[in-house]
Amino acid sequence: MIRTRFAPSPTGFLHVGGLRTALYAYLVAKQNNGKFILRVEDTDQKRSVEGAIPAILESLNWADIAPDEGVVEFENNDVIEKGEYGPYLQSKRLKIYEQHANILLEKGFAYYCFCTAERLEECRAKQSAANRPMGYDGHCREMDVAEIKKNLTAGAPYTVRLKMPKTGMTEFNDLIKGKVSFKNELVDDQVLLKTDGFPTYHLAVVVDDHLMAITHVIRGDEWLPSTPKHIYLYECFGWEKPMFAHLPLLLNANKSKLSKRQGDVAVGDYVKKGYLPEALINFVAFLGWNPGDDREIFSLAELAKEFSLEKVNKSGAVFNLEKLDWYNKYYLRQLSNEQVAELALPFFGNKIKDLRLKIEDFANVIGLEKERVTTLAELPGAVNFIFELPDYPAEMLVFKKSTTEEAKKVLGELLVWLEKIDLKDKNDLEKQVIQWIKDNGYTNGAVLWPLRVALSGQDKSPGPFEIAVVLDKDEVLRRIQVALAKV
RNA sequence: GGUCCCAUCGUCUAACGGUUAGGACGUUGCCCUUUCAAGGCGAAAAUUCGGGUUCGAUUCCCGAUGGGAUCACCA
Repeated sequence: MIRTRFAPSPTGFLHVGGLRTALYAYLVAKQNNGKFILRVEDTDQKRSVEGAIPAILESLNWADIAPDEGVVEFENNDVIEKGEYGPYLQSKRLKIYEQHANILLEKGFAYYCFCTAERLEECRAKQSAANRPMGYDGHCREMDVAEIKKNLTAGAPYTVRLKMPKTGMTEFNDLIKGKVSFKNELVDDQVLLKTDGFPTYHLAVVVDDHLMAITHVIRGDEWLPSTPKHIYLYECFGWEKPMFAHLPLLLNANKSKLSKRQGDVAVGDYVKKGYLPEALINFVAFLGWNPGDDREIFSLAELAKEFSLEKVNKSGAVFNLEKLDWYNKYYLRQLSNEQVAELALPFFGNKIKDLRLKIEDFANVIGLEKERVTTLAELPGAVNFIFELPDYPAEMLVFKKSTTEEAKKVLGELLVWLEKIDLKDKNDLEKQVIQWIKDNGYTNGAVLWPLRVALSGQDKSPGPFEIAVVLDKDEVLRRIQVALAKV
């Protein structure tokens, strides 16, 4: 059974890069009928941020890639865990890490290190100044048993370090990068257990991924250089290794690692801006992956069917908002007026309630602009002319090369005529207007320009029939009168 | 600086030795059209550079260059 996990540290909101990592892990699990697990890596108390766990969960839920197992919900200020392999919060697993560190110590794969932070600092400074490779100098690596005992009984603070072999190579086959190899002697003796008894990432991931029966470790590229440490750890414990897949990074326009400084990076930012989950997911999935043909539109289910890690690109991808906009417009157009209205409601604040507008009527209003905007957040502004006619200049009523006289004439005729007919059905109205144009000796629809502006007060807007049908008949006539007075 | 990874239009990418180097976003021209949007049809736009290997390299090898990641008792 395939088991994948997403393992964020609760240091803030879910990053779009994290969303993609989570998505890929989710897809790999789903397409094999496996499980997608959420584990929280909160082993650094200093960096933990309150509210981060619910925020991450909320983003995952919004994107419809909620975990099957692990930390699945957050209620009453506490996490709700689900699954056989818990706890899924690393801060609740301290004992487990300590036991495993001890195993390593006993077997001689790790050692106590009593070096102070200051000594390490100095050491690094010297290496840096001498332009030498940085890393632990092995000061405590071969300390004799008596001295270790002495330090321990004296209560000296210590860390536990991995005793990396000084010879050989560590090779592994990354599902995305292919064969990768490192010289062991260049791999640092990583701290596994900190002085406060908490594990570092390196010990915790390996122990947890094994104990939680994770089959595919899917994570960001930034972990590639520390993977040999993890591989070695698996070997020390005599455990079967999972498959590794290191995803290329998401980049800023200038190709640097995607950062907050250069735009929005939190999933929540895109929710607030009115992007649809289908759009963000589709977009982010295609940053580094494609089905191998020309198709661009993929639902979550379709992605789950066709996605494969082997086809993920090796190089980073620029997070290009224009393409996201295109996806969002596309998905917006696919939804019904009612669906968009429902999604757009929060962006209107109390306005719709205050106006006592019925939801069907609101949906009709939304229908006017849903295919013209790129995000939900633009809807209130786009649709505002329905609720209040903007103050527009009289010249706007005059179409291109025609004259004010002509505009006045058409509006006058239209006013008289519209009073007599029913303005309920758009298609019916359109038919009648076309007939009216012919009957009155006009040659084309351009004569309707003044009408459209009279109703919308805008240079660019939906067509006059669409607007007329949404507005009350009285309001239609009133707006024409206002325009007539202006011109 | 050490180590590792990467390199096709501006951007996301396809082409697993032989293609007029394909698609999408964006840009742009035209059509449709009452404006806008959508849609339709076009255009401009790329193999980082050198060496090999081969009858033939975007593709395989080497080197250079460039970019990125990482070198914490952070993840």
